[in-house]
Amino acid sequence: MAIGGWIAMGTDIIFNNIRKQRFAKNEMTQQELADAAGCTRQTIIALEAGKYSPSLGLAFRIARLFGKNLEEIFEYGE
Amino acid sequence: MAIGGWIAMGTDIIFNNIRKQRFAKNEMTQQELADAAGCTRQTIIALEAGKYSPSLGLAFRIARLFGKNLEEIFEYGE
DNA sequence: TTAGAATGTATGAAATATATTACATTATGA
DNA sequence: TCATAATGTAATATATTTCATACATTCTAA
Repeated sequence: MAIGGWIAMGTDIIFNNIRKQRFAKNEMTQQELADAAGCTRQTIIALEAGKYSPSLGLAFRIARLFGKNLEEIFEYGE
Repeated sequence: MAIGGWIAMGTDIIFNNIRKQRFAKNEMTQQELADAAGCTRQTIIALEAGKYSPSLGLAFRIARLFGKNLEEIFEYGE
């Protein structure tokens, strides 16, 4: 169940502000972000929509790309 | 390709010090850690052995359990 | 020294993440 | 307004993570 970036995966509740960062960062396009992160646009769409949470590797790549720590992009609830 | 906790997943290189933390933390057993983290002992074994890197949710649960930030347990190379 | 606990290894199934492709909708600039 | 870029949605295929189970090995306490 996903509501505005927050996503409940099993018992986990993980939030990401990828979309926000994407606009803060040069109004980067989904495709550009996907290319830079080494994944497809579909994956970015799914992550922004909170369809699922990324693998640890992809999470790190996205965070690094924005020049942030992983926990600045992905927040864990409880 | 995994060498002592370091694991190369595709282009990613991710290290974890789960085993070290497990001993620092009450000499916790693999089974106890698995129960506390909500996964199976097989998963803990695989993570300690560097067979693959965990999902973001499991990574957060393990880190929280040790009272650490995710990046204190999982390190991203490059 | 021996029983039980902790750990290691292996295999296959299930669940989840990601890729691929295609097409629909919305925004935007000329 | 119209062409194009950006975004959304959907379906299927592939890859990766996790579970489940079983059995082997090593360590440790009695």
